[in-house]
Amino acid sequence: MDNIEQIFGNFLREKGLRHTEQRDIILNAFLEAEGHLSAEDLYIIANGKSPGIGYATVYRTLKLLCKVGIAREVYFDNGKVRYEHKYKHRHHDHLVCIRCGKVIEIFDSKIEEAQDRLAKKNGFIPIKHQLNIFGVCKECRKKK
Amino acid sequence: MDNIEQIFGNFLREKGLRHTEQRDIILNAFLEAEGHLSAEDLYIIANGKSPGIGYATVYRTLKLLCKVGIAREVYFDNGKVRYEHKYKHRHHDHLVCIRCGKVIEIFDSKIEEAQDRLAKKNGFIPIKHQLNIFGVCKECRKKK
DNA sequence: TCCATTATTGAATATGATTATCAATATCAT
DNA sequence: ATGATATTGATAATCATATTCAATAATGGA
Repeated sequence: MDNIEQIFGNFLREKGLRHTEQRDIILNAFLEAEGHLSAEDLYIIANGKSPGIGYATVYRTLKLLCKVGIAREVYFDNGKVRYEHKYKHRHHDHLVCIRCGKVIEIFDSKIEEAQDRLAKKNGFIPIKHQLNIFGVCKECRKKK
Repeated sequence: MDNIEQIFGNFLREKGLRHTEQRDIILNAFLEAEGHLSAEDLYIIANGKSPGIGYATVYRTLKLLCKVGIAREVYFDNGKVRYEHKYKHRHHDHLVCIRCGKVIEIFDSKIEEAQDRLAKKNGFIPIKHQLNIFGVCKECRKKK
């Protein structure tokens, strides 16, 4: 129950879905790549490993991974969805460099608590949130 | 210097752009509508006031409004950009109801400070951020 | 005021990301 | 193995947004 491939396999079986080679390849490509990939990024990796894999399959599999809780969608500033690891990956926020695009994950329990408090104060049941801080990273700050 | 129409007019003159009826109509539609509109929302309003106004003009004008600082882009969860008032409108975050789509603006200086602190701790110069909290609002909680 | 210059418009077309269609193929329970 | 049916990949369809371009309108100057 702690192996992601197994979790995915169980999920497929339970739902009456099929365990295909493509799904495995895409899952592994996703797991190996740390970071915040777009569907295109994943397509390039997966298609590199197994030419023939198409965009459609990548998109479809990405949806499944979100459904099982292995991946999560993230919306940054450019109207393009990115996917990050969710399984055994605590919730976190993002620092995004507007120069080089680097993404750093951050977590601060004070912010988390304050958010819950604010939501409740306004009568909301908080379900999830996304905090992205945009700025210039240390390296880019040095250059010019 | 405190009238938005004037600010927009000055901006156009300075940039050598022209003050057209369409731009006025779209600006006014935007100003009258409180809330967080999509380009489509604005198109419907503007085109209602002056049939003939097309999507292209709405998109182009919205870009100008962002450039002058009258409007600001907001990215929620659905891959669609929304625009909110920026002029004399302090920075704030959002509570978004996942049932009815209602958006409430919130502000909490503790969260703001904590964010700046976090960014700096990681070597970032913070420039802007977006915090969206998704949940179920009071009204939707009651229904069913 | 009329003119000439040139920014702007709207319609149509293009783009980029994502989704749906569908015939051929692969998986899985029997 | 076999049959039922989920899945695949290619392609076409969508959706939001951007671009092109000929016709039109706004501006500054005569």
